[in-house]
Amino acid sequence: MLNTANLEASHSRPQLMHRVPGRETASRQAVVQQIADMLALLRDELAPLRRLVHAGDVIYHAGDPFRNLYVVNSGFFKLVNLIADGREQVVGLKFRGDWLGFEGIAEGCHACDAIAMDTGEVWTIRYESLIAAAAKQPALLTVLHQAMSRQLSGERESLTAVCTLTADARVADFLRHWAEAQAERGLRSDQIALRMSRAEIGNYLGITLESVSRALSRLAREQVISFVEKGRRDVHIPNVAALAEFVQRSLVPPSATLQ
Amino acid sequence: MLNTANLEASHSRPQLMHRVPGRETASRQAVVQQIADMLALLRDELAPLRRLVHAGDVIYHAGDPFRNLYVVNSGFFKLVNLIADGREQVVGLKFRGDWLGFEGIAEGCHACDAIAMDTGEVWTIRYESLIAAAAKQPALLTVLHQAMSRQLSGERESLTAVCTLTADARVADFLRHWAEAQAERGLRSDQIALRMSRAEIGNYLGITLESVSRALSRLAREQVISFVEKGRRDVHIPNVAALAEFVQRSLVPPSATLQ
DNA sequence: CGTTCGATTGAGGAAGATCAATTAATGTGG
DNA sequence: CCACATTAATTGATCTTCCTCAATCGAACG
Repeated sequence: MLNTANLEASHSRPQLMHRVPGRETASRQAVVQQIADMLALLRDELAPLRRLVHAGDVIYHAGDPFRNLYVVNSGFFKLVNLIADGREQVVGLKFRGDWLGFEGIAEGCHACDAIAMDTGEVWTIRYESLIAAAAKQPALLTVLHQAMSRQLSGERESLTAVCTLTADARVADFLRHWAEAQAERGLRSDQIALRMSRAEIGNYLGITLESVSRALSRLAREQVISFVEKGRRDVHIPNVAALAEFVQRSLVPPSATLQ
Repeated sequence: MLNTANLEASHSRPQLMHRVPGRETASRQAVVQQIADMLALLRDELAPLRRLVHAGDVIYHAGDPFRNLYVVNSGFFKLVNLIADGREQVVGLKFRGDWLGFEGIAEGCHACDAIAMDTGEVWTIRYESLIAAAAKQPALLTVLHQAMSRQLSGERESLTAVCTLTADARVADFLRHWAEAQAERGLRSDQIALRMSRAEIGNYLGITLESVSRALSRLAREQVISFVEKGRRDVHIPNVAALAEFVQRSLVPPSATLQ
């Protein structure tokens, strides 16, 4: 099993956010709107270059000089960290409304590859122009900082997941996140087209492709997911909450079920 | 062993940055200066509230409304992510020049605890004031964005380490990072006072406290580190490069040593 | 000086990596 | 459109790593 994060037993605290189903839907609509508003703002204030991309297209490479940030309008993208010694790691997946390229600001060159995983559209935003425009339109700064902040939180959640969840739970959590991401963007969350190989998913989650495959098979066997038609790329998720339950179940080392 | 990040064998590329020892020292001095300049800028432009803290002091809690950012002047701090279901995860360690609180910007409240691990000083910076002051002094915006960017990169490196390194290598890499962090801040890098329990280190690295202990014992046995005096809290690092070598060695699954 | 907490070390077991074989999907040229 | 070649996914068997449990040791503190 995993290390169960027992820093201090006394440190535990009641749950932070107690989500009410109704509110969830409400806030989700708000998020959809928020993304649309942000994109409208960027379009109006900066008239960014719009670029159509296809699976495999490179937005930028590690080592490229930093000049632009990019915002996803449609499609989805992976960020791949490259370490000098040959290790490579998918460190993020980005959807509509997400920004690409923040890592480049500090060092003046990009630290990872950004690659399209599907047909889509990215907007190119010159960093200098953005800062200049923000002087007159402070809302630009707000959306920029929110996006950076959100990305930081997301990265930390990933780290927490990798450190505290079993392989099965990670896969379940991954699917849950993906479904949530789609819902927050106004897309259907009951069905997702992964368009990633098992190897890529495994790399992202820090497990092998075989473990991903086994986890998916187990989830299907337990009716938490099912595969759409022939081919096991598209996943049907009848009930997102069931995925969260599965994660919880994998978390508790049997027993403690009653009591 | 771990999953060895073989997304595509053909994808491998020659090492990105080829560090020359001389330049390393030069750029390190530059980093020291950079941090000092940033702190001077913040002091001059914002006259931040300076707060002395001791081990255990809380800078902010998860759930607290977001209003301020904090900059570490001295000491060091941990960031602890709290998940509703009881999992908790050390997601970052912050030293002089690092900022705390970025995660709060997006949602309007902090998403983790920030806790002092030693005596030190943090500067409180009201986010609103910072943005206002940045209108007249653009350098403030630059340092803010660089700090956020750097933090994002760091988070991704952590994720990569957790996903690709063995338990022993993670501990070695952790020590190496710490030593580097001290060097970049003008402190001695041949000796580090952890002031973290094995449990905390393990939590941060996604392994158990026993694995941390065993890894440290192994590193000591192989002369890569040694313990200072009685007590195994302070670690002596005769040669930082040896730590990097140890990480590399753990990376390659035997064989391939020659050829 | 005993108590307590943290660290170390050992033994056993479980999760997951590795190796290998099979099957399914995809692509290619005839 | 089909036979073949190629690549991705699944599943099983084995082995390694690391987690779990437990005992011991050391340091710190009242």
